[in-house]
Amino acid sequence: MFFSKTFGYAVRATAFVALYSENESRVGLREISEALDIPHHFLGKIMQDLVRHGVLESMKGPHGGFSVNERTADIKLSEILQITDGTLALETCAIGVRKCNPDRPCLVHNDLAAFKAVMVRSLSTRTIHELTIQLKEGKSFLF
Amino acid sequence: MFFSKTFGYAVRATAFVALYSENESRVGLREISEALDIPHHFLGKIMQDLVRHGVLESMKGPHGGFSVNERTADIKLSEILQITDGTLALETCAIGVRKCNPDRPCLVHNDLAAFKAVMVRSLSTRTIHELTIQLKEGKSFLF
DNA sequence: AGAAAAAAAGAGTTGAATCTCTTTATTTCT
DNA sequence: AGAAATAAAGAGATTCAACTCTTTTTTTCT
Ligand code: FES
Ligand code: FES
Repeated sequence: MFFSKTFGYAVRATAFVALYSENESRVGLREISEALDIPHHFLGKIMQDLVRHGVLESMKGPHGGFSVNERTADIKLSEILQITDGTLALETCAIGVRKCNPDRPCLVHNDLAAFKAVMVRSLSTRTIHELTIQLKEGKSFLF
Repeated sequence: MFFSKTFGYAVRATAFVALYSENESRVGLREISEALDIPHHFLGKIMQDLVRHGVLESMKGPHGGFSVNERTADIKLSEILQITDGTLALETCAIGVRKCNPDRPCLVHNDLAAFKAVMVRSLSTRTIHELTIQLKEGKSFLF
C-alpha cells in the first residue's frame, strides 16, 4: 500500500480520541488499542509522536490518557501522513526505479495519474473534524 | 506502493524481451538488467519464475538468453502480478487491519474504490502485446 | 573432449517496518 | 508519604522484501 500501517493506526486513533474524549474526559492507551485492535506498545510510540507534534494532548497517571486540543479538529490527513510517513509514496513510479514523470509515462502511469490527484487532494482537504462527522453519521467506520 | 518492486521488474523485463527477441534471437540477462537498471542476480530469480510459469522461454549456454513463446503476447498484467505478488494489495483496507469492505467503508474507502476498479480492470485487460505497441509508438517508456 | 558462456539454483546479507518486552517518569489518590 | 495508574522511553526481536555472492547445470563452439 501507499500508506504505512503506522499512518492508518495514527488516523484511526486520533479519530477515536476525537470521538470519545469530549468534555474533559481522557481516553487511555489500552482502551484505544483494544477498541481498534492495534498492538498497544506500538501504538504508544505513535501516540507520543502525535502528542509531540501537537495533534493531541496527553496526561500521565490515574485518569490520564489522551485528549484533543484546540488544533485537533482542524488537523488534515496530510499532516498526519507527514508525521508518520514523511511523504506520500506516490512520487516514485509504480513499476519503475525512477521518479514518476508524466513526460515519460510508464506502462501504468495513466491509470494512476487521476487517482493520485484525487488522493492528494483528499489528504490535504479532509480534517479530523470531517472524519468524526462521517463516523457519527455512520457513513464510515473505524474498525 | 501496491505493487512490489518485483512486479515492476517482471513487467518491464518481459516487455523488453518481447521488444528485442524477435526473429529467433535471444536477450541475455545482463543485457536486460543493464538496460533497465535492475540488479542482475535478483532479476535472474524473477526470470526463472516467469519461465517456470510459461511467460517466457530461456536457453542456457552461448547465445542463450530469454525469448518469447506463443503465449507471451497474450499474457495479461494480472497474470504477472499473480506470479510475482500472489494477489493485488488492494484487498486489505488502506488504513485498517481488516479486509476492505464496501459495506463498512473506512475513512478513505470512497477515495480508493473508483481507482481500485480502474486498476483491476486495467490489469486484467492489458496484455504484453498491447504494451509493446505503446512502447513502439513512443506512448510509454520502459525506463 | 574441453573450454567458455550463459541461465539456474542455493544460501546468505541488509534494511526498514512492525511488533514486543522492560524500565522509567509523572500524576493522582488514599 | 506511599501505592497505584498511566504514559514515555529504551532497547531488542521479528519479518519480509530486496539484494548479493557463490556454486552448479546446460549448451555451444573449437
Ligand atoms: S507511475 Fe510510472 S511514470 Fe508515473
Ligand atoms: S479501503 Fe478501507 S474499507 Fe475499503
